Amino acid sequence: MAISERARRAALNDTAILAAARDVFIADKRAPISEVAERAGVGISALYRRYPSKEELLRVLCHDGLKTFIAAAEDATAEPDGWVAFENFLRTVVDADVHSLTVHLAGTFTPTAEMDDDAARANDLAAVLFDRARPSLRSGVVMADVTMLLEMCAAVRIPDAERTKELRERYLTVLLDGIRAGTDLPGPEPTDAELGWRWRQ
Amino acid sequence: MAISERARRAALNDTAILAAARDVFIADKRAPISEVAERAGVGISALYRRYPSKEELLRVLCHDGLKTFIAAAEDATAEPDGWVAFENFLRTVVDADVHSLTVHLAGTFTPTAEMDDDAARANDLAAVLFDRARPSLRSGVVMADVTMLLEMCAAVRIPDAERTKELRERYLTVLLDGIRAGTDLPGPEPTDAELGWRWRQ
DNA sequence: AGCGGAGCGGAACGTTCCGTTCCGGTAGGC
DNA sequence: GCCTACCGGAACGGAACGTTCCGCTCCGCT
Repeated sequence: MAISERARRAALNDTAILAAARDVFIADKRAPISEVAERAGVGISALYRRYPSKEELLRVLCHDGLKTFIAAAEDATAEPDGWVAFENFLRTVVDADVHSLTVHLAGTFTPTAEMDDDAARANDLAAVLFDRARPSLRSGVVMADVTMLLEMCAAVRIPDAERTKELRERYLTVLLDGIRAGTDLPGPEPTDAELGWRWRQ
Repeated sequence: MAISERARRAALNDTAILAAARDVFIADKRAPISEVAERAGVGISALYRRYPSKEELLRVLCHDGLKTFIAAAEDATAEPDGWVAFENFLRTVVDADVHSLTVHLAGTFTPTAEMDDDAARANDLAAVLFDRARPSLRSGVVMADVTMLLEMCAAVRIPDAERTKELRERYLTVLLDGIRAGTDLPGPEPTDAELGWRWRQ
C-alpha cells in the first residue's frame, strides 16, 4: 500500500527530531528536552510519542554515534596503506563529531548490553587500524592516546558549525604531525581504565 | 597589633573557600554554591559573608586566573631564547589549569572594566611571546591558534587531578611538536572574533 | 457526510534544585 | 559576664525540567 500522507509527515518528524536532538545535545548535553522539541519545530508530545523518556533518546543518539564510528572504521580498513587508513578514519570521525555523541553523552544514561558489544567492536576495529599505523608513529604512543586526541579535537567548538569543522581539521593536522614527529612522549601513557570512567557513571 | 585568634581562623576560611571554589568550579562550572561550602568545610554563611553573590565569586575566580596568566607571561619573558620562553609559558599555564578558570568560566558573569583591561594586557604579553617564538613555528600558525591549543589541553581531564596534569604535559608535547613540524596548516586560521564569543554572553 | 483515531501542541503538574536569607548558637575579645 | 563577629544550616521562594494529559486537527475509511 502507498505511504499515507499522515505517515509521511510522521516520518519527516522522525528525522527532524533526531537531527534536532543531535544538534542540541552536542551543543549541551544537559539541555532540556523542550529545547529539542523547539529546535525540531514540533511539540513535546511528538517526542514522547517516539521515545519513552529523555534517557532513551540519549541512548539512541549515543548508539547512532557508535555505529557511525564503526562504519568509519570499516570503511577505512579497505585502504592498503596503514597510515593513510588511520588518518582517513580519524578525519571522518572528527568531521562527524562522533565524539560528542558518544563519550560526551556517557553518564547521561545506562548503556544496554548491545551498546557494550558495539563499543567493544569499535575498540577492536580501531585497535587494528592503530596497529597498522603504528610504524609511522613516534615511540611510546598507544591507542589510548588516540582516544584523548579525539577528545581534544571535540573540544574545539565555536558557534558556527561549519567553521568548527574547518578548525578541527586544522588542529587534527597539528596533532597527527605531533604524534609522528619527535622522540618519546613524557609521562606514563594513559590506561584504558583511566579513560573509561565516563562510562562507569 | 597581634592577629587575633578570630581573625586567623577567618583568614584560614578565606583561603579554604577560594581553593574549594577553584576545585569545584574547575570540575563543573555550573556546580551549586553549596558544593563549594561543603568542599571548604564551612557553612553557606561563611561564603556569603565574603561574596555578595555567586556571580561575584566566579568573577574573582576568573580574575585570579587572569592574573596567573599574566604572571606566567611576565616570568617567561626573562628567558632569552624565544622558543624556550614560549614553551615554558605554555607549560606553566597548562599546569595551573588557568584556562578552566578564565575561558571556561566566561559567560557565568559579566566582566568588570578592570578585567577587560587585564585581559587586554594578557593578550599583549602573550602576543609578544608568540612573536618571539614565531621563527620556530611552521608557516600559517597564528596567535589565535595557540588559544585553541590551550583549550584543547584543558579538555584533557580525568578524575585524578595529578594524572590529569601528567597527561596534559604529554599532549602539550604532541601539540608543540605539531606546530613546529610540517608544512602549511589547512583551512583559514581562526580570528579573534571567532574565539571571543564566550565573553560576549 | 460522518466518524474513529493517529498524531500532535502545549498547558499543567509534581518534583528537584539552587541562590539567597535569616535565625539561633558559639566562643573570642574586653 | 556581656558583647558581637562569625558561622552553621534550616527555611524560603522561585526557576527549571521531565513527564503527563487534555483537547484539537485532519487523514483515511466507510
